[in-house]
Amino acid sequence: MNSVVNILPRHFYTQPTLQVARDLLGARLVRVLDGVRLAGIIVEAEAYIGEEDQGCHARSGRTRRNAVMYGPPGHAYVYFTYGMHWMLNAVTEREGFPAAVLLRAIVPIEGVDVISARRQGRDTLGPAKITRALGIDGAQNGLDLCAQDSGLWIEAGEPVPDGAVISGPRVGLFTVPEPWKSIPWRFRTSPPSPLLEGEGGNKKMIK
DNA sequence: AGCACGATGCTCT
DNA sequence: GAGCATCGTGCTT
Repeated sequence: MNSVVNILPRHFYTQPTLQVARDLLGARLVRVLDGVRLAGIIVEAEAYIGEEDQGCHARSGRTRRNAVMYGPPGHAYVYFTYGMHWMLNAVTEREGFPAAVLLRAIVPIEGVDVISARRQGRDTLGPAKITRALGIDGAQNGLDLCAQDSGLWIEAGEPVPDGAVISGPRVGLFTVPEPWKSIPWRFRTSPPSPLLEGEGGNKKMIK
């Protein structure tokens, strides 16, 4: 099995951000760390779309922090928040239009021992938990997710049927005005998803 | 099982 | 100087 052919291509990320966010469910986030391949199935993601979106970092226009979102699609937008957490996004849509998908949760499937150790046995359901588990920080900001040499990319996985997708409001937008605060741009796989079978027998795969 | 809160530092006004 | 696209702990039901 040649992993190269499975890397999601640039044109995947040029699609509307909502479609990218939804279709990233079931895809495989891959990180090569110290020569070891770590991977997890994406089970939760959120869309942030343009300067109009008052929940999006681009709501006040381009700044040094959010510049990558204005760049070409298929790149990693990694930013720091809450004094200690790194967040990983995939930039979407055309160059010049600021939009991205925040990756919020994965279920580990490769390098599970390493991931578990990096998480001290805790789960990987949460945006900062992903970056901690996979060794992602500001050094990866701007990386090309369509290139293999970046050590960070996303591969096609088992598609998740519509019946297994739940949508709802994005998380943590406390001071964001409506309709942005409640607009259902968060997507996750529903707990009974066949994707999650056989993974350690955990009772609760989604918080 | 569900809050409440402290940690901790970068970014932008 | 305020505000974070959060997490883990600890305390309360």
